Amino acid sequence: MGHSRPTLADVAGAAGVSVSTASLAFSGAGPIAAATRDRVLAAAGELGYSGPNPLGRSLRSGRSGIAAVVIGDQLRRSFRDPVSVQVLDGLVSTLGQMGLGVLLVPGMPATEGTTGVDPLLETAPMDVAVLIWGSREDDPALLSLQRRGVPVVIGEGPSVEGVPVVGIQDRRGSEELARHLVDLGHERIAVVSLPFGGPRRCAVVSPQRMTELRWTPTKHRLEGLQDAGVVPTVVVEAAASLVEEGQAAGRLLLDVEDPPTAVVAQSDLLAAGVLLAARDLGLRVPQDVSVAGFDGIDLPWLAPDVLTTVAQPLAAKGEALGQTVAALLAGEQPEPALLPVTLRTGTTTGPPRT
Amino acid sequence: MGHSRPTLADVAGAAGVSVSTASLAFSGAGPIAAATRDRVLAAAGELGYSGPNPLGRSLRSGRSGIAAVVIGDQLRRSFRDPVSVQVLDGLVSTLGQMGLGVLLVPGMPATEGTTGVDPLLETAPMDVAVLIWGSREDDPALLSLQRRGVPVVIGEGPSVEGVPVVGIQDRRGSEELARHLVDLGHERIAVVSLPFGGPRRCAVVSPQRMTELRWTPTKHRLEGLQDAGVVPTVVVEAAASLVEEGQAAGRLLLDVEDPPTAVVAQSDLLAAGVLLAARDLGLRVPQDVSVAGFDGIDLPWLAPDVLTTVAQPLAAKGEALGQTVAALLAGEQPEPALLPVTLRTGTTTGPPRT
DNA sequence: GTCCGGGTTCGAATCGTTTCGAGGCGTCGC
DNA sequence: GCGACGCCTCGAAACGATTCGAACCCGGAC
Repeated sequence: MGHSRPTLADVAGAAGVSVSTASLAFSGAGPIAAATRDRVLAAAGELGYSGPNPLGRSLRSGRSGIAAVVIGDQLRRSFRDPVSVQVLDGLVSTLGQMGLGVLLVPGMPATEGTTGVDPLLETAPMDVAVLIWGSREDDPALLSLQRRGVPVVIGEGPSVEGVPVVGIQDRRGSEELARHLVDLGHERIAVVSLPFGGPRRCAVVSPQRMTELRWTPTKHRLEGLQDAGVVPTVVVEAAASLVEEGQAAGRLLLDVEDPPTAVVAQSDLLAAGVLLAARDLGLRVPQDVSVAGFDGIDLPWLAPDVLTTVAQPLAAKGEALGQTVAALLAGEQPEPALLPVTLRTGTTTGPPRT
Repeated sequence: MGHSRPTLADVAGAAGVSVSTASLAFSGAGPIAAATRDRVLAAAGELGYSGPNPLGRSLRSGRSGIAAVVIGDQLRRSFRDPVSVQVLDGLVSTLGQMGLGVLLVPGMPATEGTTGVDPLLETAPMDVAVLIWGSREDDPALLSLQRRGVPVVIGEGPSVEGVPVVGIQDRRGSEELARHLVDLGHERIAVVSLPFGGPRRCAVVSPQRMTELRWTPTKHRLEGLQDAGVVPTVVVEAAASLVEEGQAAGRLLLDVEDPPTAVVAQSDLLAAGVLLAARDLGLRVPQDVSVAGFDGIDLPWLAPDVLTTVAQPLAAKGEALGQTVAALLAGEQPEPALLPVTLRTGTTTGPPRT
């Protein structure tokens, strides 16, 4: 008894047809008599043949049916953030409908201290790659992919020559939010920002550090404030978009002599942390301090408070990324997409105490 | 000018060696003079050749370097649960170190109403598959994979002939927790359970429904209570392991004439929801009602409360799954693993009101 | 001088499928 | 009755790499 799994040739032999005909029976690409197809399929069933081997098919067609999704520096961190997760969800569904599988690839090598990129990025089969969240111009992952000739789509990154980008109106949303606060009468507004890129830390941003800002969403959201004429009294950089980080940053900002009357956090998770910090310090929201976020995710445990935030269409972003991937694979040169955001005022912002 | 990317043959030609020698230069499998290797590598650099095409390599070696991870019915739901995420994180790192990439595959077809499994499961290249969370005996995904001859590892599932399982001591942990409550003096204990399998709903479990329990973790955690001699006054089945669900279930349980003195939730997220429900109803925890969870995840926003829970080693579970995958690929027949859990008493359980 | 052997390199076969052009057979039209 | 046209089927050539055994070259030993 032969042991390796049956191949198309075995099936063809059993059905008494040629290999090419058997192939046709499975792929359906080409004319084939119904009787013949049935015979082949029957033979396949008998032999326990479960469809063409994807490896052989890939080699021949040059396509693997795999889209790599490059996630930030740590899976753990990316996935604790509902924002990434919802985008990924939209992306997986959209690509799934196109028959593309999603391969998770860490953006950095698993072993600490190594320089370069994760070996998977260099060796895994992929038809296209998506840098889902916050690439930079000199991203080693991006360079590696370009060297391999893999088409790339960037989510929320800088525009790079020839690489389509899908983003949201970070800047305009941030501006609207700032206007909302200004209209309420706030003058002393502090910011808890997303990471700047480079080494992660939770600390007040110095002018020196401000020049090292490399991460696009962070940058755009800060610029939006400027557009509304707001100059933050302080900016605290969070090490990651997590509740704990927001809480630490909130303490830094609020546990001082003359605290700001409003805190703008660059993500809802950070804002939630700021709310907790305010609660710990005995500050009422929004009477003593207003707090606003960004993203528009569900935070059921915040009730009865409702966070004022800028909602972005997360699932739609995943879909847009998927569409861009499709266009790229079809050989088109997709336009950059910029998805709309909406200001959603809740109960956590109000006029400052006079 | 030829446009398609250079192949190993091109590189070999440019370096003046045979294809087989060039292959050696890259794979390092076999003796090769340092000078020759350098010459090949130099030629490769000049031609912009970025390493052997994974498709060709896969076909020849019969291995794709891909492990499929089959996630529950919806990505969104799986990933909103920190439990899945942390396990996945451990799994991705462990597999990454072995050079295996993780392909995300939905457990059910993307398009509603279709029967069967996601086409990716049948056509994507994979050396092994991991059913990460809660498969059942008659899981169509499992059957499909077995038909393809793909080795499978199950996380938290039923034991199936010839399929290695990695689980935790659900039953013993649950029993310990129950004893803790009994020792405190509780007699009226209610349960908020994980889904039973089949149609999802948030409702009180009838005796009829109890016979339809298909999902292993749910089952084991209920059995653990029995082991401690606890017969729940009511069991409410949640539609998913989410805070909202726990909150709804909590209302169902606590907003009644004669509420239980303790609520055991089968996950921390559910327990958090129960806490919120208790708060909404003006019940003090643990004075009026004790609440316990399962999993041991971080819930920073619960502070100053600390949830009493059964902690399971989530990252270790991911690693154990990875090790099992490795063993399977090495041709071994891995033993089922059962990871230890620890009762962690917090501030949310105490003696019942007398 | 011949033989032997260690260290490299080469040729050819192979992995399983798709695709393309050629050919066979039956039928329809004139 | 003959030619042409369709519909199917087939054979052979890729796709890009790995691998195995054979061939090779050179120095050292007898």
